[in-house]
Amino acid sequence: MAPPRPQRRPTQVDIARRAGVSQATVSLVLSGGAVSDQVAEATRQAVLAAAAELGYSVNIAARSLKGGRNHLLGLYTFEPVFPTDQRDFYFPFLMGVEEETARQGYDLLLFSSVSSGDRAIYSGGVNRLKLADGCVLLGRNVRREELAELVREDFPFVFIGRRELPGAELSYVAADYVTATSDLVAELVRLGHRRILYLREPAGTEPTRDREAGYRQGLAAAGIEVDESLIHELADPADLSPAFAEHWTGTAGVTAILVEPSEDNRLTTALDATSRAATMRFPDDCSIALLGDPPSWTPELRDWTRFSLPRADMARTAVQILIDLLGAPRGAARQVTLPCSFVPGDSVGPAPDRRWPR
Amino acid sequence: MAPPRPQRRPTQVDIARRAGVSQATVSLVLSGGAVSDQVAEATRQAVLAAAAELGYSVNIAARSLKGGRNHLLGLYTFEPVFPTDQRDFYFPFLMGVEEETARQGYDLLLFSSVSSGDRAIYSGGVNRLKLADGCVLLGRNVRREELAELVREDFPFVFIGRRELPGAELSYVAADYVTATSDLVAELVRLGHRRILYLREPAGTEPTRDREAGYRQGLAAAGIEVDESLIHELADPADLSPAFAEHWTGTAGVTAILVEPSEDNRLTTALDATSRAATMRFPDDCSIALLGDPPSWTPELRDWTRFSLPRADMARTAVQILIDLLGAPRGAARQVTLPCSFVPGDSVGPAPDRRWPR
DNA sequence: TCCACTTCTTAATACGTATTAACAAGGATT
DNA sequence: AATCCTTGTTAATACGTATTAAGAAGTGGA
Repeated sequence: MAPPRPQRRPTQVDIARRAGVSQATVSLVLSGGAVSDQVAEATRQAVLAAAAELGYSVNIAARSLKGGRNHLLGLYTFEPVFPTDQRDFYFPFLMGVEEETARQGYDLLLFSSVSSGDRAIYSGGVNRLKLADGCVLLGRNVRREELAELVREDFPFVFIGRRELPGAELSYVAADYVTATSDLVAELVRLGHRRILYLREPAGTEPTRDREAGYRQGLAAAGIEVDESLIHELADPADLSPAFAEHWTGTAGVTAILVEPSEDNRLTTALDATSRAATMRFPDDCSIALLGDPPSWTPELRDWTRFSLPRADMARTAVQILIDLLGAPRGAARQVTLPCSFVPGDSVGPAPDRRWPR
Repeated sequence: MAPPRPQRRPTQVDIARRAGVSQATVSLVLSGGAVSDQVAEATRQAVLAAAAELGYSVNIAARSLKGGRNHLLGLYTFEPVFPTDQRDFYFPFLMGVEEETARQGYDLLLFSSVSSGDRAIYSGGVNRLKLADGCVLLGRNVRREELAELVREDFPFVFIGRRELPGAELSYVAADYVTATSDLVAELVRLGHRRILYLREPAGTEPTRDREAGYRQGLAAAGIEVDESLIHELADPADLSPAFAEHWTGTAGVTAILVEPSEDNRLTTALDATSRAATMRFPDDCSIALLGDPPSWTPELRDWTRFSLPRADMARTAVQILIDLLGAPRGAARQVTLPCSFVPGDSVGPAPDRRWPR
């Protein structure tokens, strides 16, 4: 009858006993460090044999306890990830992070647990993120106080998306909204548009501010003075109706519209409805382009002209930076900006008055 | 000027020093075990305050070395998650796991790191999963030896999908392929089909075996004897051409085909091509149904009749079971089977000879 | 006054590994 | 014969936490 299998996994002590050496020797042989070759060949063989017989495997917890690092990276999102609404928004980021994390030989810790109704980083005054060696942050509704606290603690983290914090240097990987928007403006100008309406989100977050900067920069490059009345805050994207567009093309002489996609489907729904209406046709009566990706989870009726964020790239880069940061001196911060890609689409055309130039 | 923060992460000893108590008391307060409420309220507050000030967070390695719980659940997939190919296959599982994990107040550890080219659980003999309290497993190319080792170690895990291991009881959450396939057969019989071709995957994994069982069960329930020649192994799903279908409808009198979707897009590509061909029309000349979800990442030309796995449900249930298991005695195993849902689609119709019954 | 009892806190220890300093045993050099 | 290397091995310790048994301080009863 076979001896009852040991309840406990074999440890280096077990091997040592069996091979007639000390635990220290076993460790030297098995972890094969720099000092490993000072072990006599006969001893080494005995240890390896004993290890094989017992089916030894190192205890990862003990090892990382000794070393201080867990070989874990965290991913924290300020909003829940799982609602289907957000699925297509978060997925590329998630995949990018997981891919690069794996490539770098780390495991990924998804911080998702809900503590007392919210998803705070600091729950009970304790920083949950610290389970990981460092953390990638993601999300729109950032809680600045928590960010500030993270900085104060000098915890290594990288934000996906540009984030500013007064009095602190944050590390982030951002999309170049400024250039992308500016280029889009240049393209419209090239097509003869002069009066371009910019529909801005009311909340002045970094991405919105960047887009506005790009808008101004694009016009400036084309030598067009900014008409402040053409920068309009659109509280509810659903307001973007045919009547709304007609108002601007009529009284204000607008020939093109730039609009920021909302995080929900309100904008694309409104656009789809608008483009189905007969009174106003895109791009014939008016060109329209999106300053970013629309949430793609709704079947799209048409291929909107827009620019697209390099999400997977941003995510991968964030992980790389984070790993750099782990080895960097305290307080170091790095910022990277990646270019967006232009998606021609079918909602932009020549300005109406130039359509038949000859 | 603020004093330079210590390089080292604060430990319970640091908190103890600051709060004027012992490390043991700190542990009692922070880990909040059963004995936690015997700590005086004043002491508790002092400890919590000190912990907050120092930015304490538990050292996961130390805790799991000690044998305590980390409030971490793991998710291990036998294939990499990130290739876009698999995206729609894995996503619902991933989301379900993350949702339920969060709801239960756990964090989720994604085991993704690649060590020496493969994604082994035991890499270099190390069981990486052990950092988590328990683990949800997922994937097709299961490495049985590793599963066996996990069982031997008595590590709590739940498989998504039915898995068998000789000589061991595994915990899993499976889709009821048997009933779903049987019901599909019954539906075909109801529509007058008598000779139903079953295209089986060559590899005899559990899902395939279950589908075959359902096929036989459905026919038996209808009082139809199984013609073994109608159970055909389809090595390459791309072989499913119009000529192939015609062969069966012609010489073998087949009026309906059941086929297992492949994990890649070969099958749906072949089907799309076939349904575009003029020589053979579905469901007019022959009905066809899929025994599961096709990978949906390819734009589908039509809505295939099929059944669909309750993926998110399976994932959530797996997490629940896993948490049960954490409190259960060693060796306990639980199996749950969830029903699939029927998707009518448009590729199944009455058997040809009954189409105009009067 | 002494003892029993409750309430709170802590000393001590175990977990498994990696590392350092020390040590033993020869062999070679003075 | 004393000293100094060299080579191989080990004792001791640190890492940070959870847990248990024991101790201290206080309360109440006889």
